[in-house]
Amino acid sequence: MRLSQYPISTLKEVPAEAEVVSHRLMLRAGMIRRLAAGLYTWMPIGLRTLRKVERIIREEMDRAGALELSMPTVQPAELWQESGRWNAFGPELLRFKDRHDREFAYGPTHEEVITDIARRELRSYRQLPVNFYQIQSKFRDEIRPRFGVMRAREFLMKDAYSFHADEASLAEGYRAMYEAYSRIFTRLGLEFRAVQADSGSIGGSASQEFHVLADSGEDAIAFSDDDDYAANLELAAALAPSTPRGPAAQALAKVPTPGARTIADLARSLGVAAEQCVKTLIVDGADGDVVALLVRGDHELNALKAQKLPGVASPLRMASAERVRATTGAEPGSLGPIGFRGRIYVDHTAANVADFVCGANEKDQHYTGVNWGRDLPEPQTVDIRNAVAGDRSPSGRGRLRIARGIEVGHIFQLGRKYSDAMNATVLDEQGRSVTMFMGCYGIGVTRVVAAAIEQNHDANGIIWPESIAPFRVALVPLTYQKSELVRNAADALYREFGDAGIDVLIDDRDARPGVKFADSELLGIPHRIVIGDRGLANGTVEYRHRRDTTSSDVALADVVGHVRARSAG
RNA sequence: CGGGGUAUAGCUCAGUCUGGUAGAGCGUUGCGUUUGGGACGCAAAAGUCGGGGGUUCGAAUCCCUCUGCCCCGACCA
Repeated sequence: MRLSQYPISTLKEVPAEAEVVSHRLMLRAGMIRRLAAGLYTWMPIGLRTLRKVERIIREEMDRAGALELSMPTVQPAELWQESGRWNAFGPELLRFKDRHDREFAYGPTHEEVITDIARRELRSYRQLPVNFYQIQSKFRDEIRPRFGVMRAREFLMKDAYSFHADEASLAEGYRAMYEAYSRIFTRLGLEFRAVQADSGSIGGSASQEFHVLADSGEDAIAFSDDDDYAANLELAAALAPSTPRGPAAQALAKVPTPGARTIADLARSLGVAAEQCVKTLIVDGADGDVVALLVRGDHELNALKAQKLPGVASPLRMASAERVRATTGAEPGSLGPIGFRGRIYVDHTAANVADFVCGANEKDQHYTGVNWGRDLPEPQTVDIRNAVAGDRSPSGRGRLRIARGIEVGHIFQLGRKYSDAMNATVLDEQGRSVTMFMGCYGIGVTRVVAAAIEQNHDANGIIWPESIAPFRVALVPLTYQKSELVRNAADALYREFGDAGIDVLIDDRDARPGVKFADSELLGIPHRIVIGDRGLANGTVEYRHRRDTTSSDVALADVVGHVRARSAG
């Protein structure tokens, strides 16, 4: 492509709306333009990368035996009513009516539509297993779209759905998708990790997320430093301490703690470590009562774990200040288990502390030297905290580390959730009608592009993985308009790369070198070749990989071979 | 949804407090000089000051209202 005929609009200044680096760079490089909150146009240069991501996904899905189809984005309400999600999905589902006053939704996902297809088309177990996929726009009316295409409302998704005669076949299909996903993200040049996950609103049993590791990620993941255990932090088990609790050494004492509202305040004013404190959180119970949840002062409550406990309301809700006052007689900030009337759950680690500090259920008063089994009954211990770095891995090997991740893929074993609700059956060998088992598998295609940038950039711009760069080679002739020597050499190289099937962009603009260098770096093109009179006098041009810090001279005749060699390495 | 912020040229912003009829840089167009890291000079085009209402001789500026956009949001007990 000739840059003189391929207008790009790179920006020196960062548009005010952009917060994260991928969003800033995508705007600056002219890849995307915003239409409205969470809605983006993909400009030509951005679309080239998006299409390359799609192509890799398509090739690997096809290789795994999945069949591509295309379903409508607009879906009738009746299907959603049948599955029960018309009411369950909430305001994320964009609903509207047609001219006949019939209700529709813009698809946020396609379980209903594909299950409808499956129940009409699939009659026999002999047609199974089968896996259908599509790459298509989805719309989710996010509460707060942000970070550009990372959390947009309209986005491109690859969604696949598999159908099986039995559970064993589902497990096998799921494994095949796991492998396909691993190949896809490897080919995309991303550093990723598959982690155990909660199945959330989609439902089902086994589920894993694929995360691109990046500090800006919205999710926290926990993984072992000694084996392949990895889980979303909300799911990662926090094990009980392996050492027994120490003996009680202090006497119980009530101390004034004026103004201390947080554990940090408390630890500071009493001169103790946060680990020596136990914090009491009062949440709504399932039966209109309240429940006390205790975790160690330096730990965080895990809502997902807590809301699964018997007697705790789901989703988890903190009790209102008025209810806290009514049940404990104290202000938030001075709550504790001593004298609390009601159900108490204590995290394993909090139950392991001797001589701890906790609220006294009296304004500005705390207890010190509290001991389980002496000042309080031995508690009912549970896992209700987030795992932290250094915890023993639930796999039994190694210690946990915590990293940030961007969820780019998610695979589920749905089981019969949708096929049951929508009566999707086939006949088995005995001629009996059996409900199909389903799996579903998604990749956020547009999010992958942003995630790739989050993971691959520097102060000058994007550094594309070779496989998804909009162009692989940038030719930068320094005086294309003035020097015939430079122009002929550049044009010859341009043809040579084209003939070799390597995407090449030639910067034939009448611009100063600095402008061309800056643009090629901002755009993140992996291989840059600078063609100038100086080198041509010796029959050479300058080669520089986007990750290099210096250039090297390469003989004109060896340029394509040199790029090929660097691509492989 | 709650809280905070913001809205002025294509982009980034100043001007608002203290009312007097709109500016800068970048970008764009033209001409000239430049040409190995976002050049320089001259000239030019470009704004319903988010919308509506009000106060006033006069409103980007003060008041009311609506809207868009951005950010933050139970771990506090």
